[in-house]
Amino acid sequence: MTMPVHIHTGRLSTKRSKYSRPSTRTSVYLWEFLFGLLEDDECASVISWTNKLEGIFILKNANELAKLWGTVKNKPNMDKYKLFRAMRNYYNRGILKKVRGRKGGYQFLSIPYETEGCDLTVVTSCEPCSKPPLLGTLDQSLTNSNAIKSDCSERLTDDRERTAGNPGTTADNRKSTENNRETTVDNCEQIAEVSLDESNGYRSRAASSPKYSVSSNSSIKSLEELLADLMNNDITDPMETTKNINFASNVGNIIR
DNA sequence: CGCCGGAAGC
DNA sequence: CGCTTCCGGC
Repeated sequence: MTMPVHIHTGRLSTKRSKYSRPSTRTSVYLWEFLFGLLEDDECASVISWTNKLEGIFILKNANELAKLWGTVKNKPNMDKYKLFRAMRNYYNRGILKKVRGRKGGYQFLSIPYETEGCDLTVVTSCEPCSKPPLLGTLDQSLTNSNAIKSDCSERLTDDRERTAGNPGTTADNRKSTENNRETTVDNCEQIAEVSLDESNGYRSRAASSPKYSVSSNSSIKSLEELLADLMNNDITDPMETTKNINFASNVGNIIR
């Protein structure tokens, strides 16, 4: 099955705002990877939202996830413990937090949304027998040999879920973390698309169209739009819109 | 076992 | 720089 994974990210930039070169990235960030898989129903046995509007998700099959991550990053020794460690690195950057008491539960607090740099499309294609990862700048494609073949998606026995309302849903939970950083709000959008192609005979969607996101450079997006872009969902329910805004209140942050 | 964060390496 | 690797600790 083809597993088109849309990853919507901010544009890239280097951390130094002023003299940044057009940062050319060579691989996908972990948060993009996670986000992309979360947006893909095909990956629901591995990782899925439990509360998408608040960015809460759960790792259902960490071993498989780690294996995939290792493939994407070309780290054959990747395992779930290292993956967890990598995710923990996001805590102090305000990107992720643990949903405590919930096994495998994490929450996206913000997305590193950056202002500078150039458009970049990250194309990941997990095709069974393809070449080593090609890392380029634009239209880069990472190729893997392994894809997700897990079916051992254990149904988790929860969903009676969070009792207390989620704290910090107001606009000021974007506590500027201790380390100072460039807090610029970005207006640009960039879409990285990742296609994970699971098995033979399926064509990677990304292969057909080397589209890169023509980012709407100069348009100022509302937080809702931003989040809609990020989450690739429609905002219909007014209540959900509220939640969107809550989650989105973090989105404009540039972490670091 | 799950999860944490320091430290060093790449 | 963004992890990756290893580890002691809870």
